Amino acid sequence: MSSQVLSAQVTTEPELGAWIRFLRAHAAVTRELSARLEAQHGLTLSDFDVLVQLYYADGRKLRRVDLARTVLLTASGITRLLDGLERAGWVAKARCDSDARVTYAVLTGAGVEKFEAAQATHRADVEELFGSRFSDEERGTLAELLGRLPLAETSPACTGEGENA
Amino acid sequence: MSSQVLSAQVTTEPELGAWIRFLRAHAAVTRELSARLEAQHGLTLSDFDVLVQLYYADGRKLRRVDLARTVLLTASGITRLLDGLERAGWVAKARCDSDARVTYAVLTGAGVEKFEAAQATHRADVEELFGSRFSDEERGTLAELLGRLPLAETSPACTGEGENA
DNA sequence: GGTATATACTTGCGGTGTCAAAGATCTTAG
DNA sequence: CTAAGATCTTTGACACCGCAAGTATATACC
Repeated sequence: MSSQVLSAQVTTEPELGAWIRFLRAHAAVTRELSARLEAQHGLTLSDFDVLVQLYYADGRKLRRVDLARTVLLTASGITRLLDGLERAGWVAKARCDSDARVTYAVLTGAGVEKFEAAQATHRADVEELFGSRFSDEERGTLAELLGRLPLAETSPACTGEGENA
Repeated sequence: MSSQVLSAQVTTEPELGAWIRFLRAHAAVTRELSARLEAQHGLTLSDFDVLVQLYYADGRKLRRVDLARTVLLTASGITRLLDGLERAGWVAKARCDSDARVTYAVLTGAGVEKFEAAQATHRADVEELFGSRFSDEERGTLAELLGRLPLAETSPACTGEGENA
């Protein structure tokens, strides 16, 4: 192959350097990663993200609002995403006795299997395209630095606890 | 345990920690940033990205393929994006004498003005939401670490020179 | 020249995600 | 109780972008 590519031309601007790299890195890595996830398991990155959250959630269910907030999608985004997972039979709806407005998203048995099947290869892919580029220490640094970025401004209301029935 | 907001619940998994943070940070920052860019200048992040590249390019023009590679969009993505910029009068097409297949994207006078107008506020926004979170040194570290990620696998072909009229 | 292959660009189609608006339910104040 | 407002969810309209396929041009080899 030829030496360097034009793609390396991130040097347009000094101040935005890190930001541009951030954008490009995200575009490149997620493109490849989601292509693999789609090909191997028929899942979107967001789909997977939602499955992870549900899998590790208490009772394997979560309110849709909370899901939206942690995965950083809008409410309508979550509705449509879950639509797909529900059609596939991996997630089901559950009503909440104490509050008729809320609907839970519950991981079904099939959903658990699906996640466990997808998990391994996806984890390996992330490791290959992302993690393996860094030492453990660097990984920590990266996580710490990225963790400083604002996650969401939306009024937290900071409740945190929604008790179920 | 409710103290922290749910949004902070990135701790689902140890190994994917950095990756998840990366995803979330990107989603949150770009969402806010593109909202502002849209509100203030009617531009997309990708639009702006393209304008930057053209602005600093030699002769303020670039082949569409090259543009696609540096901005990390597919060929069709670039076509549609430039469609918009052309309709707005900020970018124009230019033919290439030496190769009839290629079309250049050229920044027009209006495009230059548009970019210079947008640049200031956008740069400030990036600084506020991204840059200001880090010291100069950290910014460098971040840029270096992110720079290790694969940008694109697509065959380079590495031509680089297309002469104009 | 003629044919095959690679490259540049466009177009149709579909998926994903946002915003704005609407519907349903809960909460609070008078 | 009732009205006002907040919260949870869904739906419609729309933007963005990738993939696959198609067209046009260029290059290489016979």
